[in-house]
Order: sequence, then structure tokens, then C-alpha cells
Amino acid sequence: MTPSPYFQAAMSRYFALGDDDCRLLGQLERRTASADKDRVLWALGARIQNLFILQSGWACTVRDTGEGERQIIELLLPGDIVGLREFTFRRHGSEARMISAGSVSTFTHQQIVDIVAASTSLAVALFATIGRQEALLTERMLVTLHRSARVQVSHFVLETYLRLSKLQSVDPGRMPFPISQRLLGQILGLSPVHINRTLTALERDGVLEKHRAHVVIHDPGRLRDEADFDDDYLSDRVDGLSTRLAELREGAASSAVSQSGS
Amino acid sequence: MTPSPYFQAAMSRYFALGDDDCRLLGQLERRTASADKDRVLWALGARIQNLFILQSGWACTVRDTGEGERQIIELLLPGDIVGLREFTFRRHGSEARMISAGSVSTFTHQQIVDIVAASTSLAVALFATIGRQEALLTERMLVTLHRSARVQVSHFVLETYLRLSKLQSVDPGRMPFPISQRLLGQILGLSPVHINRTLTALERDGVLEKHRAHVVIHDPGRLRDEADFDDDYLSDRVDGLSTRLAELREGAASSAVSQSGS
DNA sequence: CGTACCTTTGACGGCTGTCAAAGGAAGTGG
DNA sequence: CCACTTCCTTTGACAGCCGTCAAAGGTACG
Repeated sequence: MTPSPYFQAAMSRYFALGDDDCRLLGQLERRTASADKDRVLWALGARIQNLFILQSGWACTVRDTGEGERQIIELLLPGDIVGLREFTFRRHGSEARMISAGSVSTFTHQQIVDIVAASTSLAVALFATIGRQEALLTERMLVTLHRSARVQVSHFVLETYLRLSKLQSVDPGRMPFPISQRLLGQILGLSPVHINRTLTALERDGVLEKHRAHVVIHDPGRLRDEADFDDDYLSDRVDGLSTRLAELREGAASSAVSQSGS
Repeated sequence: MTPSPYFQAAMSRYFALGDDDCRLLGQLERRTASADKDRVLWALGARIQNLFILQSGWACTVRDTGEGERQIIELLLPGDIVGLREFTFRRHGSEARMISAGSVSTFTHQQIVDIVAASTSLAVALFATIGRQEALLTERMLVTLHRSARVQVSHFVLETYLRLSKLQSVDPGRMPFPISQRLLGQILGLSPVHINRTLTALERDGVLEKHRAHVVIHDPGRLRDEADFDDDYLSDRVDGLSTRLAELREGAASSAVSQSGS
């Protein structure tokens, strides 16, 4: 069985997972295939069917705004699960596509239901996952609505740096960043022209340099100041639920659930 | 026992719920108390402890942007569950407060775990709920990033009208709307001054009139055009999972999940 | 070697924020 | 029932960030 370093690691960040849980998670990563750049994982309006786990490469979900523009909703990095937001809908309200070449595991939305049925711990871990993905979205909205393009770009680069750093050691002097200026504009809701001006200014001021497929962060501390960054929302800490899950496993569940006592 | 028309109705929109499921849901609404306007349900940074179901009145979750401004993240209407986004975190990343006087039911985050453990149907229904709340957020972000203030205001009023209409019959000529212009600005990320200008223009053009605590929608169809509104994201349709849930209840689960069967 | 996409730069305009001040409307205490 | 206070609404003047349009230069890829 191919181990899944990223996704299982992500899920076990929340609680220690048992052998059964790991086995269940492993089933989501049985079918893994490579995916070219621009490969569409699902199209807008398509019936909900499969979910994905990104094993390598970057991906995103996108919406057209009806005025010829596109807005990136979420940026997905290796280890991220793709489609959890939408698996209870009938049809997709977005498109998902690869940003760079990589590989993805595919499984059905019904497998999610099976996992929720089989393991309360994993069900709660899935809630934790969806909550953290939504926290990224919320933070992005706050920044895009209230901050200048300069802060937005700095914030996004730093956020991505921190997300990547959870997966592997990242050299700030050469961080992978396969995002064109046009795409960066679609992530932040800014025009490519203005993205370019902003990047030029950030480079002039010695904050960062964006190259074709990587970014140079001269000084992470300086970037944090530029971005006015508060990383609370990236926390993996889950509190107070582990004990409850343990109680449930020990059979204290039935009485507690029947009258919700204690 | 006080019945919970809104929340149980909301949850049963997704699938037909059994008696056990309804009983479990009922436990979330045992402790109900009135809440004044501006009552804080939780403060920023507080430890996660309770969740709420709004029985009457409107509420919201808010974030400070660090520059003295406030951004409303979600607007909560009667029947909405408050805190599902964050219940797996250690501390709240937002504040929740009542916008108008009303009443709320209170329960603990551990009760959510108990429900997830006790009923796969309800667990999936909770995923559906969180997904729909997130769809509201996503749509708001798209509109705020790419549309004019005029479209934003129209869009928000129409969205709220449609959400309210799911709960009860709403007279477009006198829709409850206890939202000040300042608050509307905090929802859309616009200054109160510009909100005022936009409302004045919309009234001049006969689209809508906002009064202190209600809105007059002269013509919903006209408003829909102004807002360029597509209501796909408000859909309650859940497809393909009901049959899977039924199979699980009938014990067909074990084979599908291989050996982890219960 | 050509084509397509990405990056860069300049000029111009508009939507929206900020500042400031005055005019209601609602609630409170006397 | 009346003064007072507070918050909300309204309006004007001005500035600035960012979008649009346009065109040229770079870079990868077939």
C-alpha cells in the first residue's frame, strides 16, 4: 500500500488516529494517477461524483464571474482534499483544475459517507479540514476587501509559504510558486496589470522577487510586517474534542447520547 | 418540548430524517433563552465551548480588520446554526453577536460530536449545512470583488429575501431588514457613506427602498436583473447520498467499506 | 523559426474612501 | 410630556487606488 504522507499527516494533526482510521483513509488513495497542467478535475455544473486528494502539483477551484473574469476560490496544495466543500451538493458550483502538473487520487463522494459512518474520529477530522479550508477563504476575503494590493500580494505569498512549510522544509530564498501574474490576479481579484506594478514595487523595496515558477523571500520577518500577518487562522490545534472522542470509543457514548447528560 | 420548526426543517431538507434523528436534533434545542440586541454569543479569542441555534432575531459573525474596521463574515437568520464553522478550533477567530433581539438555543460542541457518532445521516446533513453556509460566503466574495456597490447591495437584499422566504412567506413590499447602513457597509466591505449614496440611487430608480427596519422591494424581477442574480448556490438539493445512507442503514455497508464495517 | 502566452510600461478615467458637517429618529430620564 | 443624548442618515468636496486600453518586449515551446 502506498503511504500517503501528506493527507494522513494532515488528518492526524487533529487527533492521534487508530489503525482502523488509517486503513480507512488509505482507501481514499488507492486510485492515483498523474495529471497534466490545466487538467480539469471537474467542470462547472457537472454532477457531483468524485473527490480528489492532491498528491503532488498545485490545483485550484475557480468561478467565472459572468463578466469574462475568473476568480480563484481556493488554492490547493499537495495533501489537500479537493471537493469536500461541495460533496453534499447535486452539481458543482465551480471548476477544479490543475495549476501545475502533478498527481491526484480519486474517490467517490459515497466513500466519504462510508468513512463518516465508520469512524467518528475521521468524521470530526473532516469537519476540522473543511473548517480550515474555510478559514483560508475568510482570511482572503478580509484582506482583499480592506487592504491594498501590496498587502494582499505580500499576505498571499506569506500564507502560501507557511502552508508549504507544513508539508516540507521550504527555502525562503527559492520557494516553489508556479503562479503567473494573471493567475495571481484571479486569486486576489486584481487586474494583471496592477499585479505587475505591485510586484515591481515589492521587488524595488527588497521584499520579494517573483520569478516564473518560484519566489525569493529575502526576509520572512519583513514580509510578515508588509502583510500585517496574523497566523492564528492557520492553526491546527483542536481542543476539547479528543477527550469526548475517547469517551465515545469506550462506550460511554450510549448513555451520554441518549439523554445528553453530564 | 418546544418544537424547532426552522432548524429541523432545514436539516430535513436534505434527507427524510427518522424519529431517532429528530430526537437527537431536539436535544440541541433544550436550552433556549431570549437574547437582547448586541448580545455577544462569543468573543474573539474565546475558547470554543458552545454552539447556538438561532430561534428568532438576526445575528452575525464579525472580524476586526486591524484598521478599526469591522467585516461581517456571515449573516445568520432564524433556524441557522451558529458556530459550526469553528467548532473544531481551539479558540474563536471571530465574534458572534445578535443584530436584533431574539432567542437562541445553546448546546456544547461535544454534543455535535455525539450526534455525528450517533447518526450518519445527521453527520452528512451537518456537512450539507456547513457547505451551504460556505457557499453564501463564496458568493459574497465573488460579488464584492467584481461588482459595483449597486450590484452588491441589490444582490445582498435579494439573497436575504430568498433566504427568508424559505422560512416563511415574506411580503416583498415590507420585508424585515433590521440592518443599518453602517452594518450593511460592514457586510459588503463598503463605507457607510457610499452605502448611502447607493441606496439613494436605487430608491431614485425605483428598485428598492430601505427604511429603518424593513425594505420595500417594488419588483423582485427587476431586483434580480439589477443584482445579476443566479440562485444556484442557494439550492438545497442533495443528490446521490440518500441512497448510500439507506444502504448503510440496511447493513450493506460492511462489504462496501471492506473490513471496517460496524 | 514562429506562435502563443506572459511580463512590462504609460496614459487616462472612474468607483469608492475620507473628511466634514448638518439634519433626523429613537430612546432615556426628569 | 418634554429636554437630552446618541446613533443613524444625508450631502458635498476632494483624493487615490486600481481598472481599462494599448503596445512593446520576453520567454517557452513546437
